[in-house]
Amino acid sequence: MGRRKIEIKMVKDSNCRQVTFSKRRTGLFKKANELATLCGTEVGVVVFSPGGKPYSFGQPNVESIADRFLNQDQRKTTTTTNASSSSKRRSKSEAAALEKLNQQLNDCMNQLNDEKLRGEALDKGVADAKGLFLGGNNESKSIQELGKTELEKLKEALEELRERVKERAGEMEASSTLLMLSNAIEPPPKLEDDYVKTKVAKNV
Amino acid sequence: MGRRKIEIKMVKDSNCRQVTFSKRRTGLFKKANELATLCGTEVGVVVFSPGGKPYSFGQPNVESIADRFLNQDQRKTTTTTNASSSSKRRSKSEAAALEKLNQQLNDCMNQLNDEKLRGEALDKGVADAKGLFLGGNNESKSIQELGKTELEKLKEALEELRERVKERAGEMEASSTLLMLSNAIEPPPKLEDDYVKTKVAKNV
DNA sequence: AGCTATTTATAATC
DNA sequence: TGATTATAAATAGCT
Repeated sequence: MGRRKIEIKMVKDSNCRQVTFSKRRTGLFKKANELATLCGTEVGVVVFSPGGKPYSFGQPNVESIADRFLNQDQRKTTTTTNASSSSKRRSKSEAAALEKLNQQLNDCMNQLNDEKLRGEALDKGVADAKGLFLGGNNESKSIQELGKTELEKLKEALEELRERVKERAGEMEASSTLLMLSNAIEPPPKLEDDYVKTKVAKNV
Repeated sequence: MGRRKIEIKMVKDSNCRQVTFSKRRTGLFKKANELATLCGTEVGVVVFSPGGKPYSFGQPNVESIADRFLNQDQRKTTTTTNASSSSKRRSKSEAAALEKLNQQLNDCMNQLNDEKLRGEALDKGVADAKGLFLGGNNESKSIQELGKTELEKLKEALEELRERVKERAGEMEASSTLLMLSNAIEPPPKLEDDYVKTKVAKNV
């Protein structure tokens, strides 16, 4: 998917290799995220860079997926105790929060992306408008003398901007709700301590 | 990448979901394989189908990658039992991921909020502009005959819009990066050193 | 880090 | 299911 077709062989130049790694790691994680989101499934990815640095993606998180995968056969034999079930419950709620936040962030990103695209589409119209007004500032053209095309462009740009402002209001409403939700479920690091304390207190 | 653009949202129809899962799982594994081959790195992927069936890809194999990843920060700390350290790691990682996601969502929300405020400030100027151009469409006023104030307002509005478009481009860049980071649930930089040390020590 | 010319993945369709 | 194809998305080579 580039300027040229490449063979799937080890890239020789280590510099290019690093660049390829970065680009493709990003792409791989994006694909993983899309799969998890589209199908509502758990997905985990771990890659080590050419330099040996670990990168991971996980829905809901890599560790739980690795555990689930590695411990599949052991599930039935678990003689695990209360502590386990407690931490498991907590894990579940955290996972749910993570998933929700992830979805919210996705939504937010999509909104921003839409804004960007519309903004870019507007850019030309705005530039034209500016030229019309400011450039023609000291000339004697009447509005009727301006090209129809120019006027149409400007009209569209302005209509679009108005719609955009209107839409943004609606979007913000939804987003605010999302923000409240996220704040409500926000788990301060404190929780970790509390959890540990409880665990100790119960001597589990 | 299909006949139509789709939203990255859970596919409702379970039949379609299964189809999408199969296709995209294939694609994901192919990408993972290409990354591993092109860069000569270790890559592991685990996905659970909507039905809960596990699928995995691994170079050289999933288990070794999972172990390598899971054992990284375990080594430096203690020789504690598996269950305890495992669940503790998970909690920490999840808490960190939550915090990061929350921060990102906040940033995203703030961006949208800024957009909204600027958009509203612009609204009057735009409305004026619209009136100027479209309302005066079939009259014979020249630009020179328009009030200076009106022109100034319009100029400001347009300048502001342009800036806004420019800024949005920058903001989106940052946001995209943040999103990818959240997806990656970035491993702590610390790990790099520890990993290297361990590698050297063990002569692996 | 951006930018496109291309290649590749895939959504809809059959 | 599996194959086809029109499109959307990823990315290789450059700057």
